[in-house]
Amino acid sequence: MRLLLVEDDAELGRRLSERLGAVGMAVDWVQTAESARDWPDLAETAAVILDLDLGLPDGDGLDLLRHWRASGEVVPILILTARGNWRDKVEGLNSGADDFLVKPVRFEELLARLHALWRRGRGQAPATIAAGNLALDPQARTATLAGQPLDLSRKEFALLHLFLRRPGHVISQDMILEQLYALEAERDRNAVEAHVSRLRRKIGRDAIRTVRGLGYRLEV
Amino acid sequence: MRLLLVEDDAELGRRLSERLGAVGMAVDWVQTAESARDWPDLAETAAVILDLDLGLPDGDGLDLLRHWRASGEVVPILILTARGNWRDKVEGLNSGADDFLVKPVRFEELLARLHALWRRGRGQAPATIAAGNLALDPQARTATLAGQPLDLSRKEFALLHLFLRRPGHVISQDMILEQLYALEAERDRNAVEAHVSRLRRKIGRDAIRTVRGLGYRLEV
DNA sequence: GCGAAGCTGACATAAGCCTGACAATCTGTC
DNA sequence: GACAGATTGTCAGGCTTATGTCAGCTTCGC
Repeated sequence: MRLLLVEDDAELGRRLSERLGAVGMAVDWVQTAESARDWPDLAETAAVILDLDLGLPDGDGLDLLRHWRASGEVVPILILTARGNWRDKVEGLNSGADDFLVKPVRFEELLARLHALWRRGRGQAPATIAAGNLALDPQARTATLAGQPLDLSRKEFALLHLFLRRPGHVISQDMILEQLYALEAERDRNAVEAHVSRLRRKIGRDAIRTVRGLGYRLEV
Repeated sequence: MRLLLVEDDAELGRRLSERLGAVGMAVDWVQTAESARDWPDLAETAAVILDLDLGLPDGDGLDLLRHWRASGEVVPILILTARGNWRDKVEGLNSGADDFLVKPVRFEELLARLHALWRRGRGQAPATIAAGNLALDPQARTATLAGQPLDLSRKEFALLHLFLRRPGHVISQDMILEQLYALEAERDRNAVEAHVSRLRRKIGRDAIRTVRGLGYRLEV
């Protein structure tokens, strides 16, 4: 279970990473909204812990949250707020947060909530997501086609992961760009086409259906 | 949005049902664990609000929660606990609750959390519009005829969407032009006729009835 | 049976997409 | 740190598809 922790408070950040690490979680810890916004591996992140009380010049936690949701990011997000700051909580939940916790954080509760989020994301199911004859395990970073292991590059894996989270749904090229590249310099849409092409070569030409002018869809 | 409220406290139950009802939700309120356990319409319930402090002879809230989850019930469940009863929260989340709220309940927060739960749940149960043997899911951008997936171009999809929003109503050519072309330069009405023709080929000639001089109507 | 309205097959065209090839970049290994 | 191999971005040319237009036909109401 890989987490992104967005926490500006050095003391709290260190303590949380340590304890989460101790129970076997992989924690990426960033201390600014900017580095969080540009975080490249959200597709491989099981959940985000986001401190709303970020006192930073480059945008606060709520902005970050809205940005992610606006760009179609579906990773579960748990927000932290100071006690009594209930307006922020409501605002946060309305902006797409999945859960919140009031500081001071009680570690057992944080753990329980993370597990709940994670189970929910997986639909109570085991750690793999599957559709049709495709299956993917984000934790193990493995994927199979009809039981046979697939050899996928990082981008291909991220792309397949993205598709598998919404099988049957149209995923736009812009969404793919956002997901694969965060906010890095602009990328050509042709790059997306190239990746789709390469992925198709591996999972079957017809597995990914083109929807002209809109994007792609994983056929189930 | 239809809710099941499991609350033994008459005062709190009444207040919550009233306020939830006032914002347009359909609330079913039960006061015992037994009637909740036997509740027949969970499949049509958008979320359950469950008071964990049920002081009843026939089982407490946690038992109920575990019972539902054990029997595969997936409805989102939000639990209520007394302040400071954090052991129950952890227990509840570990038993499959999706969220919790500490009493006293702040109504705006409850609303926000319900909406968050609902949005989340929608990811799995897509909102489709249907009429007759036609169905369409705007989110997934899919459409089916008698269960069979339809292969529609962008304009055809938009057209069918337009019809399905007002089945049985006459849609004028001007209305279609407006919808399909937004602010672009004006288009020939013949373009509309061509699109209708193409759509008819795919969903059946008789599905769309021509109303001379007025427009078209989707037959249901 | 006449005219207007609507239908539809055929076609042109352009937008959108695909993919092989290559260069740049990254990654891991010795 | 240098190298090999894998990965990824870019380009170009070719291919497919969507869609507007036209022309001739059908249908409808009177």
